[in-house]
Amino acid sequence: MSVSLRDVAKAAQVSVGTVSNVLNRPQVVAPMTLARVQEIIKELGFVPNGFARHLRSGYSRTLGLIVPDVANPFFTEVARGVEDAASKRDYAVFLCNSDESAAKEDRYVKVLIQQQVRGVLITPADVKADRLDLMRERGIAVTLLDREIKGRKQCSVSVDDVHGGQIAIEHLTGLGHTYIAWVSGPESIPQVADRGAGVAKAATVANATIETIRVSLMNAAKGEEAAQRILELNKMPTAIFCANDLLALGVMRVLLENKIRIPEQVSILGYDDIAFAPSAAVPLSSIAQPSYQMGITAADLLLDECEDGDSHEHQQIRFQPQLVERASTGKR
Amino acid sequence: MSVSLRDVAKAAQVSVGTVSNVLNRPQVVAPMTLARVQEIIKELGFVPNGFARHLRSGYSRTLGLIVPDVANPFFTEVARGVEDAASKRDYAVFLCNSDESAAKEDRYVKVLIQQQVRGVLITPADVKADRLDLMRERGIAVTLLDREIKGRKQCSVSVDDVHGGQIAIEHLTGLGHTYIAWVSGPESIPQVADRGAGVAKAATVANATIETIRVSLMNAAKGEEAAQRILELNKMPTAIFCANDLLALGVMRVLLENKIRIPEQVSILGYDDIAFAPSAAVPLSSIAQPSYQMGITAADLLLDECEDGDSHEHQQIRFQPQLVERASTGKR
DNA sequence: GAACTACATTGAAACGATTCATTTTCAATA
DNA sequence: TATTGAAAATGAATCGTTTCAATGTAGTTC
Repeated sequence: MSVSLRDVAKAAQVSVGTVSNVLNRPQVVAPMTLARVQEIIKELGFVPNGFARHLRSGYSRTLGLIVPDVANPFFTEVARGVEDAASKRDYAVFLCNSDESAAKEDRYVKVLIQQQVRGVLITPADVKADRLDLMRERGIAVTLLDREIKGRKQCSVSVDDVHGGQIAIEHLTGLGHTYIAWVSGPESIPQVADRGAGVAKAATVANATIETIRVSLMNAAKGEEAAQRILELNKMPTAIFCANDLLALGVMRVLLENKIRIPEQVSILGYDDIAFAPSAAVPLSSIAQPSYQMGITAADLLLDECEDGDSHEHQQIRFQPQLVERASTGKR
Repeated sequence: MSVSLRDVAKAAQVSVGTVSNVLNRPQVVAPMTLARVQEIIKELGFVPNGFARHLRSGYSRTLGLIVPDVANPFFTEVARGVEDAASKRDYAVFLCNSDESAAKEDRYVKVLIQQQVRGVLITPADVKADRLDLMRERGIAVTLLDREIKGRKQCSVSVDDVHGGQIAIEHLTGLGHTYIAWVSGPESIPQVADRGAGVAKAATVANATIETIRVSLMNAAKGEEAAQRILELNKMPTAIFCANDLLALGVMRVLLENKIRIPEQVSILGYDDIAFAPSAAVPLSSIAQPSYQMGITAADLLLDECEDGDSHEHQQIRFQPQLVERASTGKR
């Protein structure tokens, strides 16, 4: 059915070894032979069998990428970065969606081991790291994405979320706000906890008061719920900082519906700077994470580890988030 | 380094053939042996090498999914459906992002052939179908996603976009609108062209006038641009139908900024019903496509073809879009 | 023209599973 | 006890590559 290397060898009247060399070490093949074999490869439409190829060599040219939610724009951007970087180095990427579930994650780890991926980029659903060890034992390189596990010997690419929370509050206090609502997600998500820590830290320094509103999910609907709760507060905050943009957009909708002017009466600040943020009803100020860049960096780090082997030194790279100021935040 | 089937055989004091049977045909193995071997497999943490496994058998348990844009919520949902359906049948999915570029698509096709995927789900970037033949020649099943190519013998799952455009306009004319702006994307995208055809058809029937505004990309920023152009028209339409939700959100923003009340003065209708639509400044009416369900269906169709082989009959499944009415559309 | 190089090419072994024709085992039956 | 046959287990061949030691072939030097 499929054209094999053996068929090519026969057609070109050379040995299988030579054809293999044409594919993998063209410089050792005589120019004329090279040309002839390449000609025949094209003619027959030969594509090497990845299985057989890497069965022998022991290494595949595939990576795994396990994210908690593909639908989240942050991870979609990261994935694009990973794909682009991998493509450039001729690797293919298995994209897996763990849905924040440890069980699904386990399943994927197994699948990836079975597919003999060379390395894995993962945003682990929980801190238990058995899965990671399982892979590393098998010689699969692991790089942590958007999460760090202390004391572990591995590469990681993350964002300084504490700092993110901090600059958010600094921005708001800088505008004169002293009573600020912090719409936070589940504390179990490390990013959320970190942003919260940054909020607390900056509030103490600036001597501002923080009202924490905790919601169970981080989507626009929950943002609306949060806004309702804010409206019921005894005293209305003059600024609202949300743990992500979707929450912020939900909050914004309810406030606008209640004829509250933004930013004149209340400032709103989001987090993630999703593509839609500039097009919100009132263009949303947000804390941006360099998601695409993170994907590129993480993939490059992982591939360096795969290819350098022992000489590789693990690196913890930490990106700094940045404030993107738009119309939704203003002076008190 | 890695535990092989041979190691398991040695540890369990059986032949490699028996271990293979434990994995693939447990019913032919004596219960006691079965238990002992399974025990050892677990103990050693043995995971079969996918390469070697399918090198012999000729078939892998992986699918490819090539979409034009992972960041597009429609495709993210489709991808989730595909993944879930594939998981259920113990297949893994390679997710590839062609970025609407034929060149990238070619690259991925090659990668997928190399990875020996069993089948491919694809939304082809253009109508030229050489790529598809290339795969089919190699015994890789192909199912078309969100696109149909006439006269081709293959499965496909698509949405009736003509009908989508039609029900959109019917909804608006039903509300009394007779002068409607149609914010359309590049005519080269079949979906856009089809929706436009539906628009024209329904407009003729209802005797409504359509003002077409064409933009080069389908994002919120281009929606704002379109809104500007609408504001400059001699006569203001009373309703605006946009080729997708992002455009609609952009349009909405500019209109609100210009103090135009929605839907009292102008109705806005989107397409895709993205997750954020209900949380827009004015909750957005939209035409919903059953994206997740399409993913599930497409994957099942493809896997049926893979596993049934010759007895398989190609099917063209066409989903019907549905109107989701929210606050952004109202009586004239 | 013999002795060396350097370069090109060869072909068999190996990778780790599956497959299948054989062989072994053992209980039931004559 | 001998015979039979079904069930269980075996292990060599196989898949399509890569790898590498061995071999072949010019070209250069003394």
